[in-house]
Amino acid sequence: MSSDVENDRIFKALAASTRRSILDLLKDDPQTTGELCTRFPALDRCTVMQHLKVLEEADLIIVRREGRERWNHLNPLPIKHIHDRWIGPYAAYATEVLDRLKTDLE
Amino acid sequence: MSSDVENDRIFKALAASTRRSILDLLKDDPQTTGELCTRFPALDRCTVMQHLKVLEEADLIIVRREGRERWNHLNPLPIKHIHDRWIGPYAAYATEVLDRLKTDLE
DNA sequence: TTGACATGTTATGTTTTTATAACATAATTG
DNA sequence: CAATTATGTTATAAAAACATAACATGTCAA
Repeated sequence: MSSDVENDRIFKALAASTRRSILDLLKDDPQTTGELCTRFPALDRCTVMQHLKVLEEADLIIVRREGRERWNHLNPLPIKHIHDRWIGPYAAYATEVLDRLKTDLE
Repeated sequence: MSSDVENDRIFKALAASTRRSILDLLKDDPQTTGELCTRFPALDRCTVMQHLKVLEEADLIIVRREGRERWNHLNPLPIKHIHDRWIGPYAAYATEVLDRLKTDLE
């Protein structure tokens, strides 16, 4: 499925909260690099771009260039594979039930 | 569901390949700390224990003490929540189909 | 074609993480 | 109870990641 090196890139990419926020912003709609930068006023533009590069190298975002713009899309597949690695087809149902039970109790 | 701080602990915990391997070993059966140490002959015992501490603080493993032994169990819930964060109920099906398609093509 | 806009590259200081060593406690077993 | 086994704590050097600055390229529109 994914090599160890690829996997390492994915998890290291997810380890920074800024990068997770970027993925949140991309969850529903793709965004240009510039748009994303305005969403993080506290961060330097270069910092956001460095994060985007890490996400792209991890294949967590897919990039399309259009003229001078760059559109960033979320790629959900690596995230699904995280789930599948530790929660097999059988455990998936049990985990789902456990989750609901726990949420209902809270 | 999970606070930002908790989330950060979870993703940082998953960022190290040794810790992911530990979770792999715990996927099917719980193991004592000592057993886990023998599975990583290249690593110092202290290193493995430090990793276990990080995993426990992230709630990715649940610990039960029995006498002088310590049994480490995998907790799948935080991993399920990673999936749910970026792959909503609707996208889940589409992602599943996309994954099968891609796997079949390879 | 020139100025403005959107994006990209390289280098660097600061902070975290990783791996280890040295030391310490606590529960079994002979 | 003494030796052994299993686990836990604190401190530290080396490696990696995060944020930034300075510099550079490519595209569009007047």
